[in-house]
Amino acid sequence: MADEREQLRYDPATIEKKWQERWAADPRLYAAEPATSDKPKYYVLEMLPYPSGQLHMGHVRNYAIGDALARQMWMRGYNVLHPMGWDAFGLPAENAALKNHTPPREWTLRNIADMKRQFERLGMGFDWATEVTTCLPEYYRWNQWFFLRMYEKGLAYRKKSKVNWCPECATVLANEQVIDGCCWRHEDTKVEQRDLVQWFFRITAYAEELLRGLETLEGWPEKVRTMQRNWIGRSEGTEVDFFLEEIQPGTGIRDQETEKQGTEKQGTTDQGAKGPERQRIRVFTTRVDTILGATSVQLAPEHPLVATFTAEDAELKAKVDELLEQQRSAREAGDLGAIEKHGVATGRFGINPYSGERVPIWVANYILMDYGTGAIMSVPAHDERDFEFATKYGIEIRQVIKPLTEGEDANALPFISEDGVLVNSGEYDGLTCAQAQKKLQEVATRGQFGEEKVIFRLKDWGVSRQRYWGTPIPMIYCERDGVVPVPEDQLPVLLPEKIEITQQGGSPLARVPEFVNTICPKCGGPAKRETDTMDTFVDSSWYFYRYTDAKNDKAPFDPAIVKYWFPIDQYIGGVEHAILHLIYSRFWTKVMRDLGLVKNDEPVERLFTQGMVIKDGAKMSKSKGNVVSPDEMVARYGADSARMYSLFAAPPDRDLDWQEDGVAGVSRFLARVYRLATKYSPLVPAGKGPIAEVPVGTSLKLLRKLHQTIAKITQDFEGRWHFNTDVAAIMELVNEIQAAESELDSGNVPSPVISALFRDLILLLAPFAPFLVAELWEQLGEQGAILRAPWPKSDPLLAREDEIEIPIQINGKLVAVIRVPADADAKAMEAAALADEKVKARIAGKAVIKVIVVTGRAVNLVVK
RNA sequence: GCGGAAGUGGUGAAAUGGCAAACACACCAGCCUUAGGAGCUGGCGCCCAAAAGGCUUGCGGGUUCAAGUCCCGCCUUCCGCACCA
Repeated sequence: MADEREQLRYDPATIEKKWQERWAADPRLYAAEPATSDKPKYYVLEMLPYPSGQLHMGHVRNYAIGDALARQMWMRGYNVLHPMGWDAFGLPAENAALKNHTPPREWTLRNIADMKRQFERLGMGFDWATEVTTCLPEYYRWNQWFFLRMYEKGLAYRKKSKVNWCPECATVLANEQVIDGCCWRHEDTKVEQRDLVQWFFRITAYAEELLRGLETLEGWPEKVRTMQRNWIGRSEGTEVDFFLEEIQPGTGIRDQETEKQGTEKQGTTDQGAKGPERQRIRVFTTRVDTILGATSVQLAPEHPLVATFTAEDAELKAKVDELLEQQRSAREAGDLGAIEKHGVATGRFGINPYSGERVPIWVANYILMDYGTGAIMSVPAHDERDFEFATKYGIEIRQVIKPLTEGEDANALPFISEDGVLVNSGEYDGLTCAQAQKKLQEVATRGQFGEEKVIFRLKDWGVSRQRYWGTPIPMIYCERDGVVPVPEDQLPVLLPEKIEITQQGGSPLARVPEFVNTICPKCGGPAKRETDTMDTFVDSSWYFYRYTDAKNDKAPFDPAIVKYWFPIDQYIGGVEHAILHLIYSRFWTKVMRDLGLVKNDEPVERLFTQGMVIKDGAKMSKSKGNVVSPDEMVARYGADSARMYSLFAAPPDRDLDWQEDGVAGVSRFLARVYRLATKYSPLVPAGKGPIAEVPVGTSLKLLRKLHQTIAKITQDFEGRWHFNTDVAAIMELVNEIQAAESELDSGNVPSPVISALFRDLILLLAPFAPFLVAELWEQLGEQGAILRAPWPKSDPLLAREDEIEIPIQINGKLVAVIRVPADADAKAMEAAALADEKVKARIAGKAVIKVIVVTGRAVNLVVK
């Protein structure tokens, strides 16, 4: 007995080492077939990792999910593309260089080698032949190529703009990299604003399409679609010009004419046509219907008009500067929303184009220059913010909307934001808000003082980074010819390798004369290269296309191959990429489509966002000190146990609470599988083939459970993906087999049944525990890879129960459970229910008013 | 404030509107032993000494023969967005 135990002892270290070596020697094992294959294709992709040095548990979970899916699809006969690569440019490599004087390239490539070994140790089924490493010229040259294409199309352009500057990184951050006013990498470092000339991608040109496209992405989580919708931030409204009341130069005296004109024109519709020479203040509003209630105009401190007001008014300038400073510090603190409203009256007036009414012009610290027009009309009666401001500064509050709901005294309310009918609005009185909006827009358009307008919160994508470790932007600046793109045949613009990384500001490439100094491709004269590099989100915006044709040195990829594989059938990754990476990727796909490179409008058919890995109530992180190392788990319990636990502990879309005892439990389970399968595997080959006799007794019981399990798991893979319950179902099956062990030993169960049981059990486990199943599959005498074996089919006749348990309720309360034949009809079920002793006792002397029978489900007696 | 998700035993969790707590972990009792991070048997939501019985899915209503599940209102937690005009 002891010897037997020892012999059947599960030793993952030995098994996993053996198979890891074999798999490494077989590069075709996980390779996709060419695009000419006649199998149905399946492209399953997990987000590529940044090569930080070590995989963490979040990676293990992410890739365990994807690998399970890939393996199951292989077994179902699909041509599966399951690639992996490295998001290898980025700041940590430079930080590491600073810290220990390792060149970024060396540091990065070493990390990649380490992490690749970890992947292999975990048994991940990636096709390494298509590996993509974004920091290599073979890849980033195509970033440059795309940049040039986008430049030609006007989609890449240069502009001076305020940028988020992280003093710690000494670089510009994208808006998305600013979290609560701080750098995304340095949570305690406040981001500053600086002016720099930057390269931008015109993602706003696709804003409308990116938004509309979300409607088609039914395979994406609603949460992600909502986040993108909010990010794009489409807002329908009206732009309207208030005319600037002119003053006599130098006198400060108002232009009486303007005022008079305006007053006279009240209620007419053509006053805007009068003077295109008149200065205007354009405001954006979603509530043009309230414009007759506008009692001031509010400008952002940075509004260009403000500078003209302050030019001759030092006192005003000082006040505006103060407002600007308040806004800046609030922005830097990340709590713009909490800023205390301050403002200053400019002493100037605007003219309402509809009424000719004079309204004062203010500058306010809560008005943002980078949204809308940087100017608003203020309607205190119908907007909370305007109400607050007007109350504070004693500006008139004039109600122009009468709410539809009666009863409430409108005058008692601070402000009314609800829908209603216009009042105090001259000829527009009586119109509903919607009617008024339409009408007022028409009037503005006709009068050329405004128009219907859709604006977006989405900004163009600033891609310049003053960093070394990124793709050089392929542009040249010539004193004579200006901005000149690097000719395509001179690509790639290589990133120089000999460079010292320092923490000094600006772009490190600017300190490499051999790089900077070049000749102008147009005139041949001396010129300088762009020294900024590209945002690393550029790299990850199209890498998944490169996988399909990773070795192509003539083009980023062959469109014909991409056409076969795209869109990606299933993309899996963390929800933290819901906006940045996933919106840029969608943008890039649309650009490539318009360049004629791809046919698909969207890159990803189905998206799955897995939950975080939590320990002791917090996300695993170094700062929290609750990190569990995959290497350690693998060393202790084996890769199969670590992987399977990460699937078993929670459904994949939820956060997972890491408990090491749970890993040990899964390991014990696998040990039982190993023991049972090893013990009975000698019986399996002999029993291969159809089951001749009709199974009865224990055989039937086990086969029934087996086929129910096959059905459950097969169905679950179709989209529900509750792998935790799939693993639980396999555990139940194994529990039943184990409970029948003495019967198996006694020879009462025919060998074809034993054979079917163990073959299918191993096949069912194949997506979850690749090492163990490889070993057991071999033990069964099988030669080929288990991935090439077909996924088991559930036989409905075998899965079917012939007797089922039916709960009997009286007035909705459970009183008994009876057994009836599975095919019992309503009549039979009712009769059986009424025949039950407990039921009889309960209904004795009472009237059964109604009997509800749900065939195969339940019986409920309504009794009085 | 707006939007999204969630709330079930000591813990992770399960449950096409039809027996709440499957499967595990932890714990308790026992067995075995070459004493192990091993294996086996049993117990394990709450109330009641036990049985019988009753109660139980954040709170309050509702729909239904029947609600963890659907609807309405509220509370709490997490995530995203936020004076966005």
